[in-house]
Amino acid sequence: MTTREFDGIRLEKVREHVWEIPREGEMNVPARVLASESLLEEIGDDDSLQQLKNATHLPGIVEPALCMPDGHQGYGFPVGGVGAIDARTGCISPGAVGYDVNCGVRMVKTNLTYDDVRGREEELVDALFEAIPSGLGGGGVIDGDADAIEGALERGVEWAVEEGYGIESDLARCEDEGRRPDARPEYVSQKAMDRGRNQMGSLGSGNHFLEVQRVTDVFRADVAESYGLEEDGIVVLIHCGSRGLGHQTCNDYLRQIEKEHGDLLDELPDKELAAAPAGSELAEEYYGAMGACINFAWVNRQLITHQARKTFGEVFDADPIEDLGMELLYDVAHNIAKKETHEVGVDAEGRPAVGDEAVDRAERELYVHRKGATRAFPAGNADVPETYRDVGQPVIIPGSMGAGSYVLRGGDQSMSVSFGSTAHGAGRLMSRTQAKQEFWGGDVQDDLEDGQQIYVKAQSGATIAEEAPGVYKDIDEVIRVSDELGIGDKVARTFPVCNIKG
DNA sequence: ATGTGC
Repeated sequence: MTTREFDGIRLEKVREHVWEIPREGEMNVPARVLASESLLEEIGDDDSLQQLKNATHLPGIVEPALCMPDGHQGYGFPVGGVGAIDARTGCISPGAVGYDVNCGVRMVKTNLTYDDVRGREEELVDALFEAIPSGLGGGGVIDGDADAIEGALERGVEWAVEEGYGIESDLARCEDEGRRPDARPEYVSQKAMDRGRNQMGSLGSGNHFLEVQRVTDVFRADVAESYGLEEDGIVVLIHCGSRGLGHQTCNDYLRQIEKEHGDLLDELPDKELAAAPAGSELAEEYYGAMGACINFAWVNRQLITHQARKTFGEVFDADPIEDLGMELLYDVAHNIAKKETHEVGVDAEGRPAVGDEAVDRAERELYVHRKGATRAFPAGNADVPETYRDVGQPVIIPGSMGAGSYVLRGGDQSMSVSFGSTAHGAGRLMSRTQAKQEFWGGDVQDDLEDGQQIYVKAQSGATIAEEAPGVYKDIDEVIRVSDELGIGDKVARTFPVCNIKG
């Protein structure tokens, strides 16, 4: 048997790209890392494996706890982690969702080709930078008065479209139609809402960006056709989340859960995994508040889409929908927990069980925590919008600003391998602090422009350094693993034209 | 990720 060991954590190779940390001691379930040998080396280089192992201690977790090929360490639980936990007897953990609730990405199509934008990159990047607030501070596209916040938290994209910030077809082209039905805005604190007030329609900082891209490769022509993607076509990628509102909500509930559920916390190996037992008041409140933050993030991306459409309309002197065909391909969430029904192993009493203890399989409602992981439902799944149901859910994977991105479709194996999930990006190789020591923003910007004709405009040079292409893993390798495992199949690859960020 | 720490 092939094995690898990192800091005393031993992994057994189950099959190609599947590595298991066997169950031992207090682990409730085994854990699995989905990675090639080279990606596993990178994952083993930080605390991700320890964090993944810690997550197996969460009560009610269903086997296996998972780390996607782009995984790296995060707060308590790896970014790139998937934890499916019984929603009746288990728990919900804000650290396994992440601070940036519904950080996510959407792709907007156009009928422009690379030739149409070539030579006009700087004009376009300047206009987008002008129209779309970015960085810390800087305000939003609209004033988030009480009605706007309430509408966004309660009804998500539905509210935004009703207010004129989108078109009817945008709704069906978002995960969950852009609205969590179980959102409970009343559980979002006033402080969180105050922070979101001037952030409605803003990119934020860090790895968040808007990028104009061109399609360079098509791998599955039939699926690409269903998605409306063609080689040389121009698309717009928007990557951002719920800003201070989601951050504050995560913090609010972490503190309350630590205080209220200290008994559960004492059983866990890391305080950062603090979890509320299923059925407790805090579990219900956090779940409802998180759903409202998910809606807020969708509205955020919708408002940015609105500004991008307007800007393209002005720059190309045309109607963004009628003439430029700026329809949404899809919008996916990266940091969420949702109640989903999956088939799991159960014991004689019908409780989720591990390995040989499972005598049968049955459907159970689970809190599926995806933190830095993307839902990737396959063809035929009822939750895939009708337009895409025959081919599978579009999965959009943003890469670094020097390497391009991918469009995948949910693969046939995703439900049996990864609770219907795949990777979410290239995955960091080093901390932001280390990145700033290794790179200088201005140099990175010059190299991208001179070497690859990629035009980057940012509020801060430090952000460019933190997000330098060299800070990320090899996205082609991440996607190869996803494709070969059959959890997310390659459909098309894109390459940056211009990029705005915080 | 983040009014860049609790």
